[in-house]
Amino acid sequence: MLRPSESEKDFLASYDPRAYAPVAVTVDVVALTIRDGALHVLLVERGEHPFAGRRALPGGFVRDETLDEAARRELAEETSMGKVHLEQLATFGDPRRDPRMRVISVAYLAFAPSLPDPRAGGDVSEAQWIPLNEAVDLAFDHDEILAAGLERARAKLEYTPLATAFVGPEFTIAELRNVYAAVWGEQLHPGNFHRKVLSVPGFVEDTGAATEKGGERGGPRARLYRAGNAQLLHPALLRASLRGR
Amino acid sequence: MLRPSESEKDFLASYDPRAYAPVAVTVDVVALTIRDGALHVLLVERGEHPFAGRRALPGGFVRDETLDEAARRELAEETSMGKVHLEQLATFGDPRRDPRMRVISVAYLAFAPSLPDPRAGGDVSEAQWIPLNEAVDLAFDHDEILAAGLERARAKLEYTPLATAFVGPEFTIAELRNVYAAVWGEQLHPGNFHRKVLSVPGFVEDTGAATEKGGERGGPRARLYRAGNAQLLHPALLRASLRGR
DNA sequence: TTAATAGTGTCTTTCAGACAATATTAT
DNA sequence: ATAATATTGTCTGAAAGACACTATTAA
Repeated sequence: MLRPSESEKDFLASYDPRAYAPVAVTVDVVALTIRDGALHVLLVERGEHPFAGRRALPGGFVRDETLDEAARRELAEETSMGKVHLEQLATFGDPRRDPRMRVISVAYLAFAPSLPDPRAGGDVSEAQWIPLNEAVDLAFDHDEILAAGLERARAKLEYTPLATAFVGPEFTIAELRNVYAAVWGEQLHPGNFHRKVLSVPGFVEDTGAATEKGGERGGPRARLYRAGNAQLLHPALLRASLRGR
Repeated sequence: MLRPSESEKDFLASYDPRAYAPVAVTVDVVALTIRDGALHVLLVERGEHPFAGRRALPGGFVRDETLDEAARRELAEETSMGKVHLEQLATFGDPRRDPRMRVISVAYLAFAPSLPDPRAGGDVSEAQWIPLNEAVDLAFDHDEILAAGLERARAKLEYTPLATAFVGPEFTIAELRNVYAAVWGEQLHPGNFHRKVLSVPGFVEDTGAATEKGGERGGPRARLYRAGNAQLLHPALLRASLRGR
């Protein structure tokens, strides 16, 4: 916009980054999925100092790219997930969160339908889906980042159609209910949930089709739905556990 | 945790930050208040390149401090606000958002009660409270950051007691209603709003006192309340403008 | 006196949740 | 047949919003 001037040159010189304490910026991804009815998070095992041998969230340094692109790239490097919902979570920048140097980490949250293991082989350095109750004592401040991601996921299920990101393109109401049950850690009333989901405009669309077979232990075949076009759920689905304050 | 070893030394050397393209990290603060019934944002006028003469959000480089501390320091440098609600908003890191170099900006959101101008004098380089409709064409990507802050503020009024951060320690229900009206840009029904606020547990506490005088154009003296201890409002106050999708 | 505002009462509609009933399918 | 599940129906209580009413105060 402005032509370079003498004062501008001086000014740019004063912004020599070497004059500042060096800072690095990373992205770390909290990738969640549901396997066997339980919430899992994608973790890698660190082979390097610091925290060698400890599990950590997948992540890495930001290159010449946007932050969103960096998060998507890091996720793609660890596992091949198809269509993934990805959103920025929060940024963690305590001066001592990384013992090597000042590292600012921009955390992302990702949701994906259940998929086979990233690598069926036993290479321990690859990323793995870990059940939530085993995802403790992570490297750096990743316990805190994971907790923030979980809280965000739980809250967003209430007022957005995010649950549809955990299931395939076509799904039954029961599958959707199991997403809520797994993420919230509560049982939901099947009848009321069913009616509620269908009553929220734009949450799901009827495909007209139904499952080929009934449930494993009996029951009729269920209708199949696809995600609707709503961005917000009105009225929202509220957690029973929060109703009483 | 781990003792330095030969391999660790090698490893640390490989993390020499000079091996990476230099990155700077800043905080920018979207500070909101309500003056004369209208929402205002704190802006500074840039005296330096780039965007010299354009208005911008107050902010600056992160020093040896946490991100929260950096945001609070930048805010204190521009204006003396008493107790301020401050929360992280989002991080903006497009590679070309600053023409000088790669700058990652961690944006914060601040809410404060109405206060006199930061500097009554006419020093144009000081920060000023600007009405929202005049806060356009800001430097860098600050239009986008401001928009994100507004959307966050509007959403959080619904399900948190954030509105109490815009008023003094003691306030009337009408003052609280004016906060909602200013931030949401809609009129609220006085009677229903009154009953609703008092019915949400922990939103406000009765002080037992009342205003000294009635309103400017008449009316009884109003009871005074203080903020309650609720962190979340249940049930929430929902925007009428969103009810119909 | 008149107008404006604080605070309360009432009614209707919507919605969440408890519970029940029916239909369909695996075993 | 029996059990499990999908889907729908019904009822109750909570809550939102429209509207009206009373009391209090400034001008």
